[in-house]
Amino acid sequence: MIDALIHHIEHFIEVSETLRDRLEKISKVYMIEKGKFLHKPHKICDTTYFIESGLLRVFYKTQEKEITDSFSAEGEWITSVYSFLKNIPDHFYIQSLEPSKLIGIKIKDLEQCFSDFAEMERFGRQLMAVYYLQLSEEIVSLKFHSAKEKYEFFLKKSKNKAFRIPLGMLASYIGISQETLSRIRAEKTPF
Amino acid sequence: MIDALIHHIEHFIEVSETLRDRLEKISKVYMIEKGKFLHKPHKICDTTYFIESGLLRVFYKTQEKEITDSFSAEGEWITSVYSFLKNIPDHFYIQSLEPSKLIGIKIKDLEQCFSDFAEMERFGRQLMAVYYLQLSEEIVSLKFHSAKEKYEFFLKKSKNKAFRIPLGMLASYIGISQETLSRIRAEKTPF
DNA sequence: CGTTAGTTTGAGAGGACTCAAAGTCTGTGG
DNA sequence: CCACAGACTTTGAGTCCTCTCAAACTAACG
Repeated sequence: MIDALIHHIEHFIEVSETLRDRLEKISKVYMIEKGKFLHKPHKICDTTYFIESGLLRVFYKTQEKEITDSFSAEGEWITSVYSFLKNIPDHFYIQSLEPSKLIGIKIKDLEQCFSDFAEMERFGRQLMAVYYLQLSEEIVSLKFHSAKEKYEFFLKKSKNKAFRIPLGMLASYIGISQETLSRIRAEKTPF
Repeated sequence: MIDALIHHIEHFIEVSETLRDRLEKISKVYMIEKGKFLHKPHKICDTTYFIESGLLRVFYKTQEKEITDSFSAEGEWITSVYSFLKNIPDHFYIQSLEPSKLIGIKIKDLEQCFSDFAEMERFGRQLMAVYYLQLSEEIVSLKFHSAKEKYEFFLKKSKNKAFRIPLGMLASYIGISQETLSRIRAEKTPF
C-alpha cells in the first residue's frame, strides 16, 4: 500500500521491518481530485504528503494574482512547508492539478518516528538537504537571467512537469508574466 | 573555546557533557583576515564553519561579474553547501569581508557525530529546515518585486549586515545592478 | 453548443540594465 | 603626514526587455 514511499525512503536509508511497520501504521492514503485543495491559508498544515502519482502545487495570492511557489509530482513530497515546520498558520494553498494519489503522514507521528528511529531522523536531514539544494539552484536561476533563460532552466530541471502545468501557473512560478511565457514558447521553433 | 558554538546548538537540543567533549574534539578555531579565501572553485569543501565573529560571503563568477550567493555573520554558519553536502567540487568561493573568528568542523567528523549522537542528527535536520525556510523567503522576494522592494526585504531580514557589505556585492546578492542599488540608497531621505 | 477558463497577440510604457565617466574613499609608501 | 594608486560608489544618458492593459482567439467541460 505504501510501497512507493518505502522505496523512496530506501534511496536514503535502510528500512527495517520494524520501521516499515511503523510507517505503515502512521501513513494514510488519500485520493484527491483535480482542482481540489489539501490546505488553505490561515490554517495549520499538520501533514506532509508523498505523491505516488499526480501533480500538485503550492501557491499564494497577492492583491492581483496567484503566485505558485512549487510544483510537485510523483516521487516527491508536498506540504505547506512553513506551516508544517513551524506549526503555525500561513498564507499558502495546496492544490492538485491532476487526480492524485498521496501518502500522508502527520507531523506528530513523523516526529515520534524520528525519535524512535535514528535512521529516520537521518532521512529527514538528508531530505531537507536535497530540497535545500534545489532551492539554492532556483535562486541562481532567478538572479540576472532573462525570462527565456529562466524558462529553459525550468525545462531542464522539470521536463516531466512542464507540459502538464497550465501556462499561467508556470509563468508565476518562474517569475515572469504569462504573456511573456506565451511569447517565449511561440518563438521556439526547433525540430 | 567553542562556547559560542555550544550555545548556538543549545537553541535546538540539549548538549550533554559527552557531546560537548566530542564537539570540542572535532572543532578547530580559525582566525581569518579580511579578503582571504576559505574555499575556492574546483575543490571540495570538506568543512563547515560556525562564525563566532566577523562576516563572510559565498560567491561565484560569471563571465562578466561576481554574484554573491550568501552572506553570513556572527552566530551563523558558512560553507560551500553544494560541495559540502555532495562531497564534490563546485564553482564557489568563500571569502571573508571582515577579520573573522570561525569554528570549523570537518564533514567526516560531523557525520560520525551524527551517528554517535542522535540528538546531533536532530540538530542537523532542524538547522537544515531553518536554512530551507530562509531560502524560500528569499525566493518570494526575488519574484515580481521591484529593485527597491528587494532591497527593503534584505534590510528587514539583515539589518545587522546591510552596512558592513560593499554595495556592489550586496546588489549582486539581491539580484540588481550596483548602479540601481546606489540610486535606491540615494533617494532614501528619511529622518 | 454555450459558457468559462486559459492562451495568444498587439500596442505602449517604464523600470532596470549597460556603458561611460566622474567622484570619493582607503590604505600604503615615500 | 601627505600623495597617489586602486577600489568602490555615484551620476548621467540611452536602450531594451518585460510589464500592463486590452482584446481576440481557443480549448475544455457540462
